[in-house]
Amino acid sequence: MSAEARYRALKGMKDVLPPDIHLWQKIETAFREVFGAYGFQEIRTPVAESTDIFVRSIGETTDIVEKEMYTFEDKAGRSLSLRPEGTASVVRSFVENRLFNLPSPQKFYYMGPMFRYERPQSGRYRQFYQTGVEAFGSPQPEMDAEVIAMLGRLLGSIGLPELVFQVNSIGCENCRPGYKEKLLAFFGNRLEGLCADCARRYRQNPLRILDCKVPGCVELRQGAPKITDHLCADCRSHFEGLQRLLDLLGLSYAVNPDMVRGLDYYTRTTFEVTSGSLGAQNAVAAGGRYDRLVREFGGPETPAVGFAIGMERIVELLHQSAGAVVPAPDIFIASMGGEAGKQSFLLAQQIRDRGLWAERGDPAASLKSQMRRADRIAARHVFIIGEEELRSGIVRWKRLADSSQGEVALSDAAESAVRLRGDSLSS
RNA sequence: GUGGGCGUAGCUCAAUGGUCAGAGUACUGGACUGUGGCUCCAGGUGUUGGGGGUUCGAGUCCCCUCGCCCACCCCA
Repeated sequence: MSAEARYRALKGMKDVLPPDIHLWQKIETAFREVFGAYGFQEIRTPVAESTDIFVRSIGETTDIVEKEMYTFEDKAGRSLSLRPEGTASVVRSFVENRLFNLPSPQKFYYMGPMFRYERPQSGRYRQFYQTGVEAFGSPQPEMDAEVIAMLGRLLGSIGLPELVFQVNSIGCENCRPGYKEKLLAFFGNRLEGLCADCARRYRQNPLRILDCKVPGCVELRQGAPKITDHLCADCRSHFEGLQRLLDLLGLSYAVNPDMVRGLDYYTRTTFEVTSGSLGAQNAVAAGGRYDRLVREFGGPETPAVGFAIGMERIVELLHQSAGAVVPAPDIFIASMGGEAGKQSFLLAQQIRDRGLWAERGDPAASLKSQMRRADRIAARHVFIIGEEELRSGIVRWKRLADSSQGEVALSDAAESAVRLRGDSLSS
């Protein structure tokens, strides 16, 4: 690379530049509107927390905590970590600020960067952005359904309707241990057939064997006990209730008993949205219920459910379906000579005072090159000020789309700019 | 952490081990002395990612290194 590129962004971290940034802003605006309709309010928490907050919530033996966190000591020797996900911080804040004293349920959303020290690949970054929600206080399946429905609305609001929703229930502290036993028993006498990774999973997190991609393991797990057949009565009725509500809303989804979550804190409902056109990292959004986490953080027994959307991944999907809308100036002012340049400078200010986007050409450059530049940046209209115009106190205008031209008084040019834009918007 | 692919102009890419590393595009100017797009003409740009080695000679072959990409793992 050239000599100027001595300083680079860190591995797995990217600049978001125009025109991409317009896509991001469009998504964020659409999302905020949907959040408003569902009564979710924004919450902003710090990007760093005490390390133990993440260890406690995500789970000591998860990959995230064991090897993917950006952990460091501050100058006082405290162990801090950059947040690898959003839920832990929001739960910490919920408890610390005693938000459980406010009317229940309390519903929050956040948008912001997360950090995981992983090997980057398509759709996976070390700093990545998540938009997530957390709804506290309701144990009812209605809240699960509401949150899932909102996720569908969010994705639909930006033109991504045709995605696959999968739901599952992974039970609770009453029924999951028993199921785990059955699973261990099932794979216990099939250990030789499992891949090396699954042999490890057998000891660390046997549920993970269920979504291994190795053909031999896929084969071998046929007939393995399904979590959905081993739920306790409460979990089963919750899960069935959720499905009835999703049906009521007309949402299409698939029950996938093999869908497992990577974080320890989930209970009962889990769900995931995937896309077929994203490569290996195909999860667009994922979430679930976590009824014990608030209690573990020292708050009162408070059921909760939430999800997070991977922003880079939906940006990628939107990229595939449509190009970004690049904003363009309303008026480009071309001028020739010193006095005309001065008038163009003043006129640009007057136009901007009216809320329009005005750009100026270089008065020392030829009109031709100024016109070319106006065309390149897709300006809708060009104002031309030269010697002739100054003498007669006028400004020529030209609409680039159809080459129509006219002239207006210099003193009225700023107001004319407003009218011209109105005309081109309505036509 | 493991495996594979790729690094040549701002961008997209050429160049059987052999002169001075090229083309398109973009940019600037001109043809059109004050009017964009289309066409034509002219102009500049490179530590061939970096370092070492083989060779009379390396963008090309070998080794090391850095970076990017993809996959595994894991996950949004």
